[in-house]
Amino acid sequence: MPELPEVETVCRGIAAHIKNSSIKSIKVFNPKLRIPIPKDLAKNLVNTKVKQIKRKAKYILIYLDNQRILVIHLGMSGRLQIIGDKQERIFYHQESKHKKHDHLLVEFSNGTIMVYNDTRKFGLVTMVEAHKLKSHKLFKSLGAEPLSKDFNDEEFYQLIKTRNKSIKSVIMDASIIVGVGNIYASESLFRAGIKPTRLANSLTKQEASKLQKAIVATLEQAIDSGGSTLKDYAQANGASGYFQHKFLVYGKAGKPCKRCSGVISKIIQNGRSSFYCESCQK
DNA sequence: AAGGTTACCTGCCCGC
DNA sequence: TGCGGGCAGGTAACCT
Repeated sequence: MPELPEVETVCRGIAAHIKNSSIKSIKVFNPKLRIPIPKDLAKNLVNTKVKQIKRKAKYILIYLDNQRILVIHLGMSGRLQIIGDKQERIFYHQESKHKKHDHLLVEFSNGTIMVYNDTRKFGLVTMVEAHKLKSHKLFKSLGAEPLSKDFNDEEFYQLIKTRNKSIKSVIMDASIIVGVGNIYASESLFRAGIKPTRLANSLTKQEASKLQKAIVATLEQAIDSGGSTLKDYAQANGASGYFQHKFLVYGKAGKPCKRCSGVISKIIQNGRSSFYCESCQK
């Protein structure tokens, strides 16, 4: 589910509740995620204090004061919910009352409860030593961060200009550029006026520049809207995002293009749906 | 090495 | 009403 804007929104949402608070207890109900939750997670993290929360690609990084990082990925259907309300907390202390697919519960010294729920189990919760983060298998081959200060059109052009595959699959490739998933790929390509089937190495420098700016603008606007809620995704406080109301092409097959009033097309690329306008995108 | 395909898992929606 | 197929915000193990 969650692409960069949704993960960023969740990070901001949990930070307000858990930053500078200590982990009081950790309960694992089902460790069987994409990477199994480590058995010694509680042993290593209970009584440590949350120093800061960062996003890296689509990963949530919770930095603790013992040089370890709690790493969370939401996969397609993961949710990280903050239970701040007193009544709800009491409810959540009863295991029989947990929701289906709640896999992990973290309780903090300030009373906050954080629950990880993931229907499809494509996500993960693990622990990494801070000094090993960059060399860790999950992080060592990640590409450019589109919202970093030094990411620009020239760098983007260099990254894509030799790739002999569709531009859509290139911008969704986390070893090239991180954070762009199936929704924001289609939305960014529409804004840039580039057809998703174009080979990346066929883009001119001008087209690459336009696409780079479209990606950044789309992601930033989605963050401003609290992300996109289709089905599973919710902010940490349980609220829906509302960027889905601003989609220009995603999920709009057969509907009129907002720019030219032509009909939005849907095709399958690399097993994923792509949405675009035949006449606006070249 | 780069690019394409398949699998992982659960739930929902659609057509027969 | 029931069942099978297809599809869903991601990633990575395979294959060529």
